Amino acid sequence: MPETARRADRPADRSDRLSGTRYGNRPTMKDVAARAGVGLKTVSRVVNGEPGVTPDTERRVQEAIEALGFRRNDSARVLRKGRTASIGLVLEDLADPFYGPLSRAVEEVARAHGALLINGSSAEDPDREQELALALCARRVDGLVVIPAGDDHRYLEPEIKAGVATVFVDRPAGRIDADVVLSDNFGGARDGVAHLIAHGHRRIGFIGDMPRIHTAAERLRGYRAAMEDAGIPVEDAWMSLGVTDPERVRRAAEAMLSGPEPVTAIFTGNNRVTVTVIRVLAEQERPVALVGFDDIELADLLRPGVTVVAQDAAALGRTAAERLFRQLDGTLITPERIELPTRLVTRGSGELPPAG
Amino acid sequence: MPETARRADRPADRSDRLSGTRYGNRPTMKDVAARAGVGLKTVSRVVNGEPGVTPDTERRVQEAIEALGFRRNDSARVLRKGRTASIGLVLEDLADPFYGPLSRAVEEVARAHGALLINGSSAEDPDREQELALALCARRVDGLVVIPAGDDHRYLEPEIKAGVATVFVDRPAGRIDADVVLSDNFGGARDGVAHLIAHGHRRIGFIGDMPRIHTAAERLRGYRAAMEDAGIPVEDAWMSLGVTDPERVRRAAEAMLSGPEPVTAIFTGNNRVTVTVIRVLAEQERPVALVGFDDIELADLLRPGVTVVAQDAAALGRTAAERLFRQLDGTLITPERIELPTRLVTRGSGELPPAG
DNA sequence: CGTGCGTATGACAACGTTGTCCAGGCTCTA
DNA sequence: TAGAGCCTGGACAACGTTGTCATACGCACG
Repeated sequence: MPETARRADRPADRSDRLSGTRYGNRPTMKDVAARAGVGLKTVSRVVNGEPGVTPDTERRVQEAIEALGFRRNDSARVLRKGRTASIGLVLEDLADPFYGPLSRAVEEVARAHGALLINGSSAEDPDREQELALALCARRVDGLVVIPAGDDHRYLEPEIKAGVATVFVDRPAGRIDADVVLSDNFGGARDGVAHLIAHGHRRIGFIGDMPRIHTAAERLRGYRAAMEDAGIPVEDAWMSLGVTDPERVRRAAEAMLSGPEPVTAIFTGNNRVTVTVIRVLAEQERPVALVGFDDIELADLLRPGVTVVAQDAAALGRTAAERLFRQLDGTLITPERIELPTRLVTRGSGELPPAG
Repeated sequence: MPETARRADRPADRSDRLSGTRYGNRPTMKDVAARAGVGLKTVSRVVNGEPGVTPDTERRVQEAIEALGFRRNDSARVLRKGRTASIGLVLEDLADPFYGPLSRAVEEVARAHGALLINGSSAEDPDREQELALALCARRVDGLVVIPAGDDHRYLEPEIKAGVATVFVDRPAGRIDADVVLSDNFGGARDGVAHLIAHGHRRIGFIGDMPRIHTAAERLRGYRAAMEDAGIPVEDAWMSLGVTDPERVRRAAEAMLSGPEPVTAIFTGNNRVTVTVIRVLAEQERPVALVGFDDIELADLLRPGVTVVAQDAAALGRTAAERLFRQLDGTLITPERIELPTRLVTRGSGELPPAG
C-alpha cells in the first residue's frame, strides 16, 4: 500500500460531504498513531508530556507528528477537560488610547497564567456588550473581564453561578454582586477641581459624559464636592453633561467662555473631551486654566502643558486580571470593590491664574 | 443519599445546581430536553433556529432553557462542525496607539462576518509570535491575521495547507508565500524626505528602527532614494538605526544637532521616535524641521504642528481582514501583496526653512 | 515454577453538539 | 378509505481528545 491513506476509516463519505466546511482534513492523533504504529492513547501521552512512554516509542511518535504536521485540536481537548485556558475581555473601544494599556495588562497576566485572551468591543452599546459576553461564555472562557457599557448585568448570573469568573473594570456592575476594580473617580475629580480653586478660580466649568455612565457621574460628584467644600455655589451654565462628540463639546466650551461672566477654568471629564477643549482654548485670547481627567500623550509638550488627573490604566487591567485568576484558583470568594488612586500631574494648564 | 452519577437523566439535579456552587457543571441540551420532555435533537433545533418545530414545543423548550440557564457549548459545536467562527490576531503591542485602530478594524470586519477575535501580542519577539500563532491554530481559528515579529514563517506552512486562512499586515511574511497588506513605506518615506528637500534642506537626519525590521528598512530606503534623487550624498553621521528607546533616541538626535555641520532637519522612522525627537527639538534654540512617519495624536496642537507621513492603520486592518474572509469564502486563491498609499500631512514642522 | 509487582501500552467510554435517517401521525387526494 | 405525501420528533453515530481500566510483559522472589 504505497498510498498513505490520510484517514483509513471511510474516506468516501468524508470527501463526499456536501458542506465542505471541515478544516482541510487535518491529521488527528489517530492518524499519528497509525503512522507511528502505536496506540491512540500513547500519542496523547507524548503530546501532553505524560510519563510512561519509552524513549524509543516517543521518538517514533514525534517523527510521525512532525511528518504529518499534526497539531492537537484544542476544541476537543476543551470539550473533554472542561477548562479552556482562555479568558474574555469585553471592552468599550479598542481604539481609545486609554484601553490599550489596560488591554495589554490583562493579556500579560493571562499569558502568565497560560491563558489566551479573546476580546471584542461593545462600542458603548449595552446590547452588544451582552451579546459579546454571552458569546464568550458559549466559548466557555474560564473567566470574563468586562468594561461595562450597560447598567444591568443580571444576564450574567447563570454564567457566574456556573463558575465563570467575572471581574468588572472601570465601571461597576449593574444589579449583580461582583468583583469591581475602579479608579477613584470621585476623589480624582475633587482633587483636580480643588487644585483649580487653590489657584484662585471660582468660576469653573465642567464638561463631561452622561451621568448615567458611572465614571461620569462620579467625576461630576467630585466636581460638586470640591466646589461645595470651597463654598462656591455652582451655576447651571457652568456644566455640560452628556456631551462627547467634538462639535458639541466645542460649542459647550465656547458657551461657557462667552457672556458677561465667563468661566476662568474648565475641568474636563475624560480624554476625548480634554483634547477638544484644548483646541478651543488654543483659540482663546485670554488664558483659561484646564485640568482634565485621564492623561493624554504629548500633554507635556503643549504650551502650556496640560495638567491632568491620571488614571493608571495598566494597573486597572492588571489588578482585574489578577483577581480573576484568584477567583479561578478558589482563593477568592467574596466579591469586592477595589478603588485605585489617581494622580494629579501638574504641567502648567492647571496652574494658570484666573484671567479676565 | 450516596453520590451516584454526576448527571442523572432526571431533572432532579436542578435543585442541586440552584443551591450549591457546583463548578463547571453546566446544563446541557440533554438536561434541557429532559426538562422540556422532548428529544435532544429537538432542543438543538430550537437553539439553532432550525425549522420543523411546533410553536408549542418550541415554547416548552425555551422555557426549559430559561429555567436552567442553558448556554450552548460552542466547543462541542466547533468539534462537530469544524468551523470555529473565530479568527486570530497576532500583533506586536496592544499598547502602541498605531495598533488600536488596526485591531479595531479587524474586529469590526470579524464581527460583520459573525466571527470572534482572539488576540495576543508578540512583544516583538519572534518566538512568542510563533508560540501565539500556533496556540491559535490549536484552537482551530478559521484564520489568522499576523503582524510579523520574526522573519521566518515556515512554521505556518502545515496550518495554511490545512486550510487556515492567513494574512500578514504591516510587514511581509518571511520565507513563505502568503497574502500581505502593507503601507507604502518606501514611497511614504521618500515623499516625506523629498518634502524637506523641497523646503531647502540638504543636511537631513534619519532616526529609525533596526533595518532587519522590514518597515524600518523600507523607510530607510525611501530616505536614501529621496536624497539620491536630489543628488545629496548621505553622511553616516546623519543616520541612526536600530534605536528606539527614548534615552538613546535623544542622544542620537542631540549628536546630529551638534558639531560644526549639524543637520537642519530630521526624518523620524516611527511614532515613538517622533515623540522623543519632538521633545529634543523643543529644547533647541534654533528651529529644526521635522517630518515623522506615522501620525500622532495632538500633532496639530503643537507649535509648530508636526508634519507627518500618515498611514491608514484602520484601512490596513480592514483590508487584511476582508482578504482573510475572502480566502475563507474561497473567492481568493493566489496570494497577493497589497500596498496602501500613505499621506503627507503638512502642519508646520516640515515646512520650516533650514536655520543656521 | 508459580506468584506478585511494576511498567509500558492500548481499548473504550465519555465530553456536548450536530447531521443523518427513520418512525409515527397528520393532511390531502383519488 | 387507502395510499401518498408532509410535518414533527427522536435514536444514533460521529467529531478528536483525555481518564479509566485492563492487558501484556519483564523481573525478582518464595
